[in-house]
Amino acid sequence: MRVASWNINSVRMRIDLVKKFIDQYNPDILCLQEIKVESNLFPLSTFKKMGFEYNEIFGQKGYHGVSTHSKFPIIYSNKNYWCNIEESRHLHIQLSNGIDIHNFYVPAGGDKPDPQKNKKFAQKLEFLREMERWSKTIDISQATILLGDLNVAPLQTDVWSHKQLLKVVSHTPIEVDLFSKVKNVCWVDAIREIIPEDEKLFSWWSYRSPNWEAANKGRRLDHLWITQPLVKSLVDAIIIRSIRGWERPSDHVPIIADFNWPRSL
Amino acid sequence: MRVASWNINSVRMRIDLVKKFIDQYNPDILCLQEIKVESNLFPLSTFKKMGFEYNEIFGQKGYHGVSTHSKFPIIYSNKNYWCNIEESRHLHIQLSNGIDIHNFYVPAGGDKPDPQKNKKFAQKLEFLREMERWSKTIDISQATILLGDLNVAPLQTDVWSHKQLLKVVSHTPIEVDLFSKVKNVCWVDAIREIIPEDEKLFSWWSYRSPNWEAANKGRRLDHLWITQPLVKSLVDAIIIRSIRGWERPSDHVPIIADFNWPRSL
DNA sequence: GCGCACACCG
DNA sequence: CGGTGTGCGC
Repeated sequence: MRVASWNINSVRMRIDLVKKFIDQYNPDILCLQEIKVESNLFPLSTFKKMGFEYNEIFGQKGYHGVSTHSKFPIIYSNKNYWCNIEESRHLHIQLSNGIDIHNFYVPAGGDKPDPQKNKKFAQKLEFLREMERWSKTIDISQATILLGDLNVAPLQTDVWSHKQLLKVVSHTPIEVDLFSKVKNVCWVDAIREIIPEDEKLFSWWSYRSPNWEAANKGRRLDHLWITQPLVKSLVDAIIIRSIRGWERPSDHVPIIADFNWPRSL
Repeated sequence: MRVASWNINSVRMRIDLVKKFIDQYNPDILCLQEIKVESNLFPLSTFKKMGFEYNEIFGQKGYHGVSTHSKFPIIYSNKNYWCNIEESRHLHIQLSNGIDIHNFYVPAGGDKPDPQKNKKFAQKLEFLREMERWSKTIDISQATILLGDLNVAPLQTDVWSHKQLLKVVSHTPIEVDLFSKVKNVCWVDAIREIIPEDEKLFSWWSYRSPNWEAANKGRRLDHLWITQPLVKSLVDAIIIRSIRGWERPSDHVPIIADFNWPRSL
């Protein structure tokens, strides 16, 4: 079973890139973030034509929005608001093969890493605290995936320069600390299970950096976490860097994990 | 000598269509209207690469704007404001072969054809009155071309339905009357010299009409007028209707006139 | 830099 | 419908 996550930065602008990605990488489950569209304007037919019979859309006008597309039956889904803010950032689905998938788009947090002066940063910290409390309710004997654009690059090797990003939102100690607390509740970082922690690894390169490839000032903001029951099934994990070089790309690239998991239980 | 006029509706959005047009129709002089760009952001290099060594840009931020591009030397140019309004609507150039070319973008005139209630319509009428007075200053022994988007369809055969457009701005009697007064000062309608007046002829089809080709609810808003010394040199005149069917087209198509005129005098 | 929103124009 | 501008978010 191949699971992919991609912050697509407008699913309508990039529907052809989505098609190309599906053609080339053939995921069974595709989770998108920042679809930037209302649910009823989502280009659903494209996904149906590409073999995704089961689709859950948690859209929103203009901003945020997440969607999960599956070739396997989805037997349950749930859309949640976080921090009492009506933004579409979390979509939970359960597959008929017994796996739960939580698709997240964590708030970016604005520019200044100061929760007093910057309300967006305060919201991000509160979101992470809520994720920690929520993780404690997760059944650790259940096969569960938490994935998406979590907007935090936790390791020194998850950013192009640890030193230069210590005061930059996404890599500040307070965020990284809260992020670790969430993860340590019950999650295993599937990407870093496969790719050693000492290897530089990014999933996002700013649009504002013109020479993204040569400069390589990236960050690993996209993650795929799993509970213990899935760890022994994890076969591979990759980040498709080359997609950042496609025509009119998203600033994020897809991340993929492969599992050896029975189709039905 | 081939002279073309085209309301391009943003020269930046449609620079590839401009290239394609030049490749296929090879004008010596190309006059554009509604370039919708400041002079210093105009994509000049494209024109230089395509063989237009002489270029005059009368740009404006966001709206209006006209430009004239020539393979023959431009020995004089002048940018004029009309009705004391600072909008870029008239660019005069003189070629080394002795021909004057006045590139015009006449105000569209808004929705309601009522100069009391609609200031834009009042401006359009005043613009036409000013054009009449100005035409009287034209030396009728001089080879001069007046062309552009004049935003009036004068003849019954210049609109898809004379009756249904009598109260629609561009074909109201008051506009048509003022328009005729301008023309009758000294101008000959080169297009109608070649294409009989009883033949329906359009240069514009609204974006709002989805089936533009089948419905064919067009209007002839673009014109090319000449003074007497050029009439005997006029060889041909065409309106390139097919260009309305190109990818992401302008709502106007180019008009072209061919002259048998010596390159230098 | 590059999406979105909205308002204005034709 | 499809350009422009502006402001906003990431």
